Amino acid sequence: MSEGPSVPPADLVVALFGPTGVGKTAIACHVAKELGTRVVSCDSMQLYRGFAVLTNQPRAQETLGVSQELVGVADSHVEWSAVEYARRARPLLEEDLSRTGSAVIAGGTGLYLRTALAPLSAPEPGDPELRRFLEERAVQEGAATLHQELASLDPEAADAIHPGNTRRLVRALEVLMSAPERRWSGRRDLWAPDYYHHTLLVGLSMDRASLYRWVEHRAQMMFDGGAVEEVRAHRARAAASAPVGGEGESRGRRGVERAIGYREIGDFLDGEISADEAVTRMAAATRKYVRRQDTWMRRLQGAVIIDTSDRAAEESASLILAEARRTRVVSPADGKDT
RNA sequence: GGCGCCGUGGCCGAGAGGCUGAGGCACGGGUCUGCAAAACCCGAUACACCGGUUCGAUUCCGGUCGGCGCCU
Repeated sequence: MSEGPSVPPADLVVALFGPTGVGKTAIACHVAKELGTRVVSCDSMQLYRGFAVLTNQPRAQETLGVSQELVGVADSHVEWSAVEYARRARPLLEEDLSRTGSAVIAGGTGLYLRTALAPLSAPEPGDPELRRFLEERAVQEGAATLHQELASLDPEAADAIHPGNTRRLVRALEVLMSAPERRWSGRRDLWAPDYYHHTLLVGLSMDRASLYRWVEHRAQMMFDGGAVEEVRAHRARAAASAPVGGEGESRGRRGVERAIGYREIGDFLDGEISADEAVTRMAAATRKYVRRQDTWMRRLQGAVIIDTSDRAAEESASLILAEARRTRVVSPADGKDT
């Protein structure tokens, strides 16, 4: 635990990942406060303005005065992406590093975290019309046709993408068709432990039972605490800006409309399901989400896992800070100690 | 007390004498390269109990227990 005190501290990014409910926000704030820096949020839904409750954005009382970046900054009708997120997040992290020598990023969106911390070969999006065309074909001709087509362009890619996964098929074809010289397959850098900066990756975990208890509670709190109003307001805005009436449903859900609870609350507002049913479904969807996040966390290379089950936020934070101090004395060059 | 109906895995719910033991939800695992709180894939657990008929029963017959309905 105690290290040579005279070694100059190296710049360090502390990255916190974990399922909803483990207490990422509180812990991140403690860590950031201690390091004299701010928290860059890494959450694909908390990005959106006007959904503080639905997306469970950090409340003022829990931030300890630490400023939260990339929370509530996006218009709810704009659709973000991992790469877009990285474009915004990276400069913030760099600013913090050069100003304080540390940066803290925390959130539950695995892919976003990855793009913010490490280079990823993510091709530019293809022509939106091409995408629409492909999506339409998937409906008309079936995904199997697209899969066969992909197989002829890039067999390895076809092999890696399940024939039932229309979304990925469309994406792969979209890239290949707009830049035939490149391959979709062959990239192996998603999980590679290569980072832009010296990075301490922390995975926060908690036993499922506690997490699920919290999830249920949260669903009810959300529903009663204003999420219904947020959805109602957003729908009203969307309806007002829609070109023609009565066709809002056909364009599909995007951006914040994909947040857990948006659909359920919408169904409730339409009188299709009861309030209780809405809350039940929200909780179920959140539990699934927690499982997926756990899966992602298990894949993380070299992450330090901290179990927050029986720990106060301060305690978890100090464990992380201790780890950070330990890490710092190792130079970025040989920072691969696992 | 009598008559009728029912009893399928955590829940809902099909089904048939032996064949992959429908499906949905929930749960668990996994994939993941500009939509990721998304999209997709995979999985375990059953036929209330006891006898009988049969080459073979979860499916047919009898009884027990349990539930529901009706009747005296």
